Amino acid sequence: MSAKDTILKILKKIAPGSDEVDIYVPENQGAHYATNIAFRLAKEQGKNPAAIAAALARDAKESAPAGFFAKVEAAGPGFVNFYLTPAALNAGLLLIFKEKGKFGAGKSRKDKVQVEFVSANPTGPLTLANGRGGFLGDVLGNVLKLSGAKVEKEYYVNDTGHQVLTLGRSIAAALGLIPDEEAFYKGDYVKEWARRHSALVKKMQNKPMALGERAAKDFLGLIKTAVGKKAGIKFDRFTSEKAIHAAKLPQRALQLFRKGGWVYESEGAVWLKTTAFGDDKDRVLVTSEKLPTYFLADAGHYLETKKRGFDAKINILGPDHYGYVKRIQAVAKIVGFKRSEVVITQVIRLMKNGQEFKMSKRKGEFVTFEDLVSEVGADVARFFFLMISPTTHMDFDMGLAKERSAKNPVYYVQYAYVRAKGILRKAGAGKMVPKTLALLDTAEDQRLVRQLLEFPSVIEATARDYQVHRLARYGLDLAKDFQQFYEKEHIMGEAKDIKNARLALVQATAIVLQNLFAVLGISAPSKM
RNA sequence: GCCCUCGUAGUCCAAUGGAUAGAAUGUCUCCCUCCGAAGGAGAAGGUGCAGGUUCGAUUCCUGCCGAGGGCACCA
Repeated sequence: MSAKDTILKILKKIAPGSDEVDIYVPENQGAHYATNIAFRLAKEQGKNPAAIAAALARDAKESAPAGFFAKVEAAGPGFVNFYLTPAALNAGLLLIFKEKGKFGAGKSRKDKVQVEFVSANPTGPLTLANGRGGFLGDVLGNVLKLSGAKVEKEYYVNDTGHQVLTLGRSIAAALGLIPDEEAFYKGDYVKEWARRHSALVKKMQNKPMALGERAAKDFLGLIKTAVGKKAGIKFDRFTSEKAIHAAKLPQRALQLFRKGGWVYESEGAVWLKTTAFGDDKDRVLVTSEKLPTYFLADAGHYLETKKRGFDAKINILGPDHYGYVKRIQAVAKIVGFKRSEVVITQVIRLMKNGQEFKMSKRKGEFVTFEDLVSEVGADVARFFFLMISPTTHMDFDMGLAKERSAKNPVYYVQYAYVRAKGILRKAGAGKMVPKTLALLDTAEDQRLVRQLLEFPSVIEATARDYQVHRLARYGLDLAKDFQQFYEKEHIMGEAKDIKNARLALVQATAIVLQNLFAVLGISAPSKM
């Protein structure tokens, strides 16, 4: 049982009726943990929060096991601050040594969940926004897995349909075989592909769909390389839209909708009553020309996922798909997902010399995700995106990114790890002697220990609210605490017991950092 | 017009309704005979505007200002 759990248990005993007790790590207060429960009790009982806090502090100390609290005190307008004895706090380190690579893993999720992300049309290179969603989905999947869920990371490939047809025609137009059109893809990559396959293009110019599919296959291959080999984003499955159609899943979804009474016909088209789920209008499934819409294909895709046994689906989309959220959530409900979440990542605004640079994939004017990764490296690109909340509209300057890549915070975190490993290499991994752990009693020791023990909570919170950037921030905090510890406390010259205890702490730090890197998909370098 | 997201140090970003709003970067001052200085100590610098809710608001509500995105029988 962690120290935090013990405090929780004590509070429940002395302050009954307070089910949702919040215990947090206060900033700049010196205390190890704190709670604001007195405020809630004060409201319920109509009493003064400071008086309640004082009573709680007294009772907590009395009903705690001997040697657990060093001090419990009421502070400010009604906070209760808990100071643990070094022995009580440091006992938590034993769990790190026991669990090692599994420290941080939990059981808060027991469901089978699919995370769908990127899913960009294979009609060209990936954008920065695709990359943002890519890292997010990759790490979120890792977090959920670590929290006990069965996870599948999926890329849904729109390898047929209108966009692919447009791609085929764009390629023909690139060689001047058909007149150019406004809607065509005009990037250099289209021209290049057309030139390289000119014989094939000429032969297939009357079959633009087949031509588009052929090119899409190549582009998908490039995407897979960029995402997997270069950026280290791992997908478990690439699901083909074409295969969804071939399996008649859209039709089966339609049948299901009809059976549930969610469908009606109007003006010759077939509609789904998405307004029943909060959408502002109903949506067309089959057009008056008897053509299935993309939406219906997507419904087929959701159905397919459900049929493969998933309880939950998380779909990470770009901001241009915001209007799509309500209807896809309606589908998720009808096909029977227990949980369905859509995460919208915000745009990345590209800046050049302080001026906004408008990107257009269609016009081929944009910085590709691959450019960024090869320019600054996978670790830097990852951390760059992962330390920022997905709802932030970030400004991105490639020049600045290059300049700052050398000073990227990821190096700070990795350096802490390198340093820890360096110490262990030099000293030899110390013997972990449990009874010496209580000797770690300086402010720096204690801060570092507490931070290490927060790791499982960080993972659990992230599995709950998907705020993945919390992990990157945690890495920075932990690295800082370690660097301060390193600067202030010595190891080698100390007496045997304290040396062993400090080495154990260094080793624990290395373990937690390593586990963190694994979740974030960042490398754990032994040298820099 | 309606809907969504965002507005926080010079800059780029944090902050489950909590205490003195944190890092990084940039600027300034110190610290390498000492476990790796890609480090540490310190200084200056910030919540768009106006109300409201309450013990307490960057966070919740209303209005305004500003930025981005979405509002097809397209995908």
